[in-house]
Amino acid sequence: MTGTRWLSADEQRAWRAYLEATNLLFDALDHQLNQDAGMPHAYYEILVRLSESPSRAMRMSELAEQTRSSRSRLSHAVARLEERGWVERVECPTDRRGQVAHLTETGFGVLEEAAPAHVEAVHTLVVDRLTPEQIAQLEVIGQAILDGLVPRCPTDSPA
Amino acid sequence: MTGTRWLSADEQRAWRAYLEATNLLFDALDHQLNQDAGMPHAYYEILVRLSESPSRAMRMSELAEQTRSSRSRLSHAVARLEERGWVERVECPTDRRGQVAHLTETGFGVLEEAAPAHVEAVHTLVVDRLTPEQIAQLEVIGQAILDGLVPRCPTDSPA
DNA sequence: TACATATTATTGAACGTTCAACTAGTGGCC
DNA sequence: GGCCACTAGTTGAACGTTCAATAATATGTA
Repeated sequence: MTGTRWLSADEQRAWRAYLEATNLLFDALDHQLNQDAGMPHAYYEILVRLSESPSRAMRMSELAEQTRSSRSRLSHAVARLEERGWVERVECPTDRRGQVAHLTETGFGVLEEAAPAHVEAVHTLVVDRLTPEQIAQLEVIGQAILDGLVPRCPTDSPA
Repeated sequence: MTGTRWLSADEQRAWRAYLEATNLLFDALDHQLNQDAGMPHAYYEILVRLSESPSRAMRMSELAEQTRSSRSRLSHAVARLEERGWVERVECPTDRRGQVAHLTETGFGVLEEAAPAHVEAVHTLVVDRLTPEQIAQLEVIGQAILDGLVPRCPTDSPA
């Protein structure tokens, strides 16, 4: 089995730069959110998705898909968010197996308070450091990688 | 302070594509490594760094820096790796506070077995999906973000 | 109807990371 | 020497995620 396709020098440099930068960046953002809002980034994303729904509510399965997280993870996360009073779970009227996660007024307030500092962090750590061309490139690259990972959803809301 | 700098539509699309793609990608790579080699990506990186050192050994602090991980995290990780017999810790001869992590023969063998599948995954999920230009762009972008995160002066803490 | 199968969501244990102490050794300084 | 600040590394508790197992309901099919 001599057929391993190793990375070229260029590829390895790029891969490591991407890996390192992203690890540090995500750590920094997680840290910022934890300090300023007392929640990890994954929880922030849950609140964001809920807030963007017209009813500020969503089926657990739908929410799991949108946040690209496993059902188990979402269950645990929503349980924590419910303890804090930021989210409520109610039974789904059309499917008795289902649950609907609903962003509370408190939860919405927390998100409104957390958002500015977080967006500012994304700005200074990412947007401000790249040219508009590089930002466009990042989107294309991200989409290309995404296409290799997500088995082609027909109506994927771009958000 | 009234003026939150929100993201433009372009910026938001790019940021979300990058975020989603990276989250899914890292999950996929972690999963692959766990399945095939029984270790998370962070442990793989520790083994890689050690293997690249001429003596296959490194001071804990140096290893923490290279893997961009906290000392605590590295301590825990190396403790687990030691339990498996992949790494050994020996006292540092020049500094009695210090410890030197040393990759064992077993650990090197595990890495040699794990590497091909992992590199292949990086290839199919990233390299194969991007043009050479995009790979070059990714390196430049990664470096730009990295430069904003890695403090150049030791006494530099950008809250 | 009855049955098998698929889907929805949760649970608890195991694992890795974070955070805040903490121990122990180093180095500078008077 | 004695003191003080700094550095190296570890520890345990708390937290979030993963994994496998589970209960409850829905759906398709004979």
